[in-house]
Amino acid sequence: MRARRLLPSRPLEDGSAMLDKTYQPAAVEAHRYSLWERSRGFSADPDSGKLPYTIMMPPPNVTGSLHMGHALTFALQDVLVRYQRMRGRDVLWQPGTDHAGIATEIVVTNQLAETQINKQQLGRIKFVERVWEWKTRSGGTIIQQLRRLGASADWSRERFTMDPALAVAVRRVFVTLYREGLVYRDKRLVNWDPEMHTVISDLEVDNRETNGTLWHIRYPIDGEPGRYIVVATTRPETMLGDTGVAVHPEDARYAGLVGKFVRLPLVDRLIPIVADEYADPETGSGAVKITPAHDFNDFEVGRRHSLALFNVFDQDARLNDTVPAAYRGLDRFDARNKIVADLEAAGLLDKFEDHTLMVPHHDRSGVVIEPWLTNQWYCDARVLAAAALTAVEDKRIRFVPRQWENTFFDWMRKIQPWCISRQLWWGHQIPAWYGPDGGVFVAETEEEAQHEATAKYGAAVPLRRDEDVLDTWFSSALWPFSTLGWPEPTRELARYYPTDVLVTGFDIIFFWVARMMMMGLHFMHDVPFRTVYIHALVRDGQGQKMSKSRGNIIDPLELIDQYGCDALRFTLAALAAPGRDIKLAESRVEGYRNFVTKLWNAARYAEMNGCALAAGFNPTQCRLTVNRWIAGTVVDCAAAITAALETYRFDEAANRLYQFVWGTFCDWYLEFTKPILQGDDAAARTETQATTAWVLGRIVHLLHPIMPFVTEEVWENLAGPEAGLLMTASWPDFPVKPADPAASAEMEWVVDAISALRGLRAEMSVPPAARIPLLLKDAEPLAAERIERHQEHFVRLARVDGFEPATRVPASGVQAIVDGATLILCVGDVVDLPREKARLGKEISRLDAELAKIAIKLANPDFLAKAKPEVVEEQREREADVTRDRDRLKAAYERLEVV
RNA sequence: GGGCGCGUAGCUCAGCGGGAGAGCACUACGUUGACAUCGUAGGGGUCACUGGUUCAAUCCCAGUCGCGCCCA
Repeated sequence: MRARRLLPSRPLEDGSAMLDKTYQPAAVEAHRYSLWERSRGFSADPDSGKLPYTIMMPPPNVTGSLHMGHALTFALQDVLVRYQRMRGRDVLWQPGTDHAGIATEIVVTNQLAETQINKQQLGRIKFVERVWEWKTRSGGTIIQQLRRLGASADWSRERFTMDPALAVAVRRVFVTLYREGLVYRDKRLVNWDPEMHTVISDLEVDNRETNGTLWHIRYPIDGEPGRYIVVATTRPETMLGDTGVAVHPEDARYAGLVGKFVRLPLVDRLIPIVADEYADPETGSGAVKITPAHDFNDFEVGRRHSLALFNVFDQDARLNDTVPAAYRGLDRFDARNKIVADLEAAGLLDKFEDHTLMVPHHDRSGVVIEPWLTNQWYCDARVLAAAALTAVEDKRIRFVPRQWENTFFDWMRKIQPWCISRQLWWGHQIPAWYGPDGGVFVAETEEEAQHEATAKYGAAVPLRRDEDVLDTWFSSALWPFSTLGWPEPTRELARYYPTDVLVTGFDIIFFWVARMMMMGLHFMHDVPFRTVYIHALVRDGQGQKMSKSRGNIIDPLELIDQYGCDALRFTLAALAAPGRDIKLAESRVEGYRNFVTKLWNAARYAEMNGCALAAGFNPTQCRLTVNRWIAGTVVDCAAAITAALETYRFDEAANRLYQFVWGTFCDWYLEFTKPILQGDDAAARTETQATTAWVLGRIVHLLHPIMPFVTEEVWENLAGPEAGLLMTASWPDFPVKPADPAASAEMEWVVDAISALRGLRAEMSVPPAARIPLLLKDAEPLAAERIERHQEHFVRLARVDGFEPATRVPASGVQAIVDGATLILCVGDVVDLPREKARLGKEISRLDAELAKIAIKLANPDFLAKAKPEVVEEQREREADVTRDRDRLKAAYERLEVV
């Protein structure tokens, strides 16, 4: 390990260090991160007298690895957290992972499959041991990757949803809700994964558009030989479980049939024809078969008409023993083929046609979901949702951007019972025990359950524990308080709950955000967070969703390797405009890598010119206009960044910083001050050195939340190790504003004038190196003073060769109009007349057009009468300004006509 | 079918009632001792369309067209 090379600075002969010529992110980041972590600067400090600021990190799956979505969400959280730390808050960014029941069980089951063992052979206890082993060995990947991203979470408090302490919280919540009647067992139709043999929640169902077939089947009317009613279905195999046929009550075609029975083909069961609005007269034949035990809509129809429930599938989605012998044991898709063939043979297949339909798939396993009737544990989400709804309605919880509140309301108002049991082994096993007669005892421990059972039965009886585990989201819902020690009344709980903001994507609002609200309000009697910031989805440069199958995944770690962490973070922040997805093009990251380099080189330049922080430096005491000006712009910039971060406008903060650092500080201030730093005026030089260092210091403070690495590196070099870490430095705050409007106006004028002269030169094809004389005509006193004072800047940046007043325009002159003066560049003995006339002509017509628009407004009596006075005044001023400029240009043009 | 959002420079996007903006890309020129991962200058837009409100509309309202997402 060549440790020396990892350091960004190289030693000088005098023993001090000088910044390298280019910034090497890879060399800096690992080293810098470990210094931060060792400094304990990431840790919350409950003993500090500071105001706490808390963000619960949405725990990524323990099986996960860092993708671009993670990079975005955690980068934004880190920006907030670093900003608040600098603002003097006691920051707790609570990290951890969740146990991801199904995902993890799939991973370990697949590993087992390679050794030819299945779960059942291994047994529950050994299997769970295997999962823990796996978790210890490879479960922490994403946590390590988060460090590469610069995440400043309090790792000393890392939690896992299966930690023993969190398990206590889970059991306490389950038992409490059970005793309150908010957790109960029920037999309902569920989404069943027939391969994994577990129920999943509605939210885990991925409805995929699929090309299928709509089969039209004739169901013979009972007692009317030769008469049929045709039903249309995409799932003919479920007909074995039909217990009714529905038609629309106003469908005249079938009015006479309601109340009659059909004889179900292949099964020979009599089932009724009922009238129900669920039947859509427009779809298929208008008559629909009803299979209440295998379709959610049919379940409702069946309940309305008291139709029987006929479960025809087993847990593998094979036909069970309730169906005719010929079909028993058939897989659902094989059964479909056989049934269609048999119906056709019987002459009962009316027709079939191509049809696109939505087929439910398990979003994790990809298996086609089977609606199936089982006993499960449910949570009464409707009751719990009420408090969460009120909290948002009352603005105790605020969504940013606001529009997500609608999405939240829509879902919460039609919320269904939450199925919380899962037929898995990896997870929190449900604390419920069954007696010999099936009586259930729900308790936090087996002893307690046993105690209750003994009391009930009058004697000790053997109890059997419920084999199911809880939905992973059940434990995640407790995260904002279980991680803080609940149910113990810890000081962390008192201090850090409610948390300040939750940062996440919209796809997680229902899974997690809503459920944290329900549980937090129920058990903590307060909201879990005051603000929910919802960020966008990261897409590729073409706007496509990133996915493995599309092959358009951009790996954040690769981008970090290539461009550095700061560049990636800055890119994500700059693109994080509210309410819009992020189209991430690599060229953007490259561009912001260049920005990092720019900052680095500015710091290097400052160092080379002896710009060091001066003790007791006070920007309001600056004497030089240029320094007074830059100090004012820093203050404005800081205020803008603060405002942007306070309102979650990461994009505004990033863009404003970019503009300031590159467009103002580097492009103008550093150029303006070069002559001073190299000049003989010691006082001016000293002041400018101190100001440059001060501004650079403010810049790295303001940039630090977004670009932590390079700024920390620059800060160390600028302030020295004794100054302490930038990470824990104070956010720039300016109680006394050094803003100086006169200095700003003056320097902005100089910038405009130099820009105008540069434009002239380029347009007249003056060789870049040529120094040419500048004349000043029609100058108002202020303009003359300014150009006198800043002569050096004009010489250097516009490459003019001195200046002098003039009353006439020489033949060699071309002109530019600035506020309060006409600038004349003597470009040569012979000015290219046609070219200069064309240039002036174009400019004149542009101003004329503008003037015409203003004139129309000012000639409009309604405008004068109804517009705000200051607007009218503004237009009058514009008219005067533009007219003056136009007239001067016109005079110049006419002079050329004469020549 | 219901809901949400989006159509602004070649691309990615800010702006959102009174002067069309940024970054990238493009073009020309440039080795001035911080930086070629750079500098200077430049070209490029009936702000999707049609109506309405207003003294004034890219901005507000309605409709149309196109695109995306969520829910049925």
